[in-house]
Amino acid sequence: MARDNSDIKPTEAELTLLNILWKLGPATVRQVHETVSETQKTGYTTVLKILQIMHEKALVIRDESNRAHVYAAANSETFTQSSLLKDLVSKAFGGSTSKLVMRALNNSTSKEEIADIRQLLNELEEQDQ
Amino acid sequence: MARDNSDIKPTEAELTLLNILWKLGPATVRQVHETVSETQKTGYTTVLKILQIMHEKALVIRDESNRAHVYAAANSETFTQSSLLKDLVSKAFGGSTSKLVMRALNNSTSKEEIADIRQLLNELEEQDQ
DNA sequence: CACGAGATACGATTAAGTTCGTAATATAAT
DNA sequence: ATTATATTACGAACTTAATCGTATCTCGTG
Repeated sequence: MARDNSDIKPTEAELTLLNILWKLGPATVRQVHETVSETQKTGYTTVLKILQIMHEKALVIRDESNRAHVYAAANSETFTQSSLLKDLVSKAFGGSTSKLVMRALNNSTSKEEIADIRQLLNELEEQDQ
Repeated sequence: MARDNSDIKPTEAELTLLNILWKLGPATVRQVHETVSETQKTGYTTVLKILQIMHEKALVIRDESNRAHVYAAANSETFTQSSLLKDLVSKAFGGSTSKLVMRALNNSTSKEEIADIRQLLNELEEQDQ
């Protein structure tokens, strides 16, 4: 079962950097390292190495036209979130998205969030028809 | 930041065995191996070893009173699902459960599932008051 | 043109996860 | 009791992930 470029699951460290790239947009290693350093202490070359590996895996794209390469996430945040959810649904919820949703709702949700979700349900049901 | 017995995240192979234990209830290595073999080919001692490691991590409990030890999941399926969801929410959804829920709903949900979820929302809102 | 700052590339190390072969042990059968 | 069988225990091999030190390269500035 070969995996195309889209279904590679980022590791934990990779996901950390992806979150930064989604926030910053295309960025140099230095920028990413500065941002990651706000919350954890990680060496510059560690960030560089992980970005290089992510490039090999096609998790990021890289603009090499300048001396300081510019990295950007290859897939959107939305797409990656969906991939991670599909993975979790299949591995821990027997393939049932609604089971996952219900478990998540039971965990913690404020009134406002419930309202937002109900709104989304309405929209989904309309589209469905 | 020490981690008590409850916040250990099972690995992929461990989660596979946990799913089996939740389905079977307390079971011997042989039983677990037979079940896992229905869908993948894995050596008996591999299953044994993973269960032993899970025992060290307190992911399973073990009854050694008989020669063939009997293993059982240490935490309920529900509890583990919640843990995994919290982990994903914090790592890929900026801590927002409702964002995760909405992303999941956009992925795939049938009419019946939408109805079930709406029902749950009603119950949650009532409890809240 | 030489030098130094800042960048990438490379390789080593450590830890965790996965797999399985072999040894040791305990139980059941002859 | 001896043998066969089923089980656990142990440890080696291989892989992936994460981290970082050092080497190398590039380019602007004196």
